[in-house]
Amino acid sequence: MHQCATDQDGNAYASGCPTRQALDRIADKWTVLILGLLEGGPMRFNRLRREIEGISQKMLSQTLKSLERDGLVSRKVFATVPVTVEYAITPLGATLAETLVPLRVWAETHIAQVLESRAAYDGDESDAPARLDVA
Amino acid sequence: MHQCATDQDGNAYASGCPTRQALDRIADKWTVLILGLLEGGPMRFNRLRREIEGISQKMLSQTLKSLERDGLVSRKVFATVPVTVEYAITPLGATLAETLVPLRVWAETHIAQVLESRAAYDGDESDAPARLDVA
DNA sequence: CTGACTAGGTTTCCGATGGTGACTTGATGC
DNA sequence: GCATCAAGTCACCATCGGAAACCTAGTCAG
Repeated sequence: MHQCATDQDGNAYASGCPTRQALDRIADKWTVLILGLLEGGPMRFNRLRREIEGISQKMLSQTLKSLERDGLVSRKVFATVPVTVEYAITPLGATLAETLVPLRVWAETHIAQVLESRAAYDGDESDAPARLDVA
Repeated sequence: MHQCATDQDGNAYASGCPTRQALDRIADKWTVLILGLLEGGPMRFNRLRREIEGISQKMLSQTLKSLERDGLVSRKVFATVPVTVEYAITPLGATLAETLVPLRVWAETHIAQVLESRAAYDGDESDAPARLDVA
């Protein structure tokens, strides 16, 4: 489906594959949300913290650090009275953020179906074994 | 940027927001890879295990179970000699898998830049403090 | 001078998550 | 009788993520 440069056996699902590395990079609870926010313009630490309900300081700081390391966001320190730090999305980060938009759209439009399916699955459990043999 | 039906304060980043739930659902190392494989047709347990280098039996079984629960993949048991189980993507799952394609494309085309940035960041550390004051 | 407050973190502790490898079940070939 | 295969489960351990306390530096109120 998608070839990897480092593929020896033609398998794009090799653990060392760059695609896998990139996927692992963004496959966490917070990266997508942070990039989504920064898409709308630069933001400061505590502002991000307030916007993203439920994130801990540790995870915000940690995630921002790794995003900076990977060149997806930039960090600017202003020597104001209490020091001010501003985070902004980089051009590279912006290209990623764009690809995540369909994902958010999908989430918005299909979550109902997922929740429905989940409820049905949990409700059945004993009386209607949906996962039955076929022969 | 994207409104939530359950939003009290207009903040799409509320922790109870359906978008957040959906995002959390797919934000793990394996979901995207499994859906990507099943997009190409149904597959059996051990086949998936072999294709996805590095996944443990436990995580494959666990992830498939939660994908089935959410109606994104279906599970069919054939009462063959050693019992055979086939997993296939559902129409709903297919709509999600489609939105993930740009993500894989991004990974393939931009991973080099990310790796480069990461190397630069790690290399500097002491002698070139890129994260400096501005005024 | 002391204490409090601010922004932006870091540290510590603890429970949840994920990986490893052994074990299971039921039929089949050697 | 013994090993094998498919599709898991289980027990054990290491790491991850969250909560809350602490830190630093500067400034202000009393």
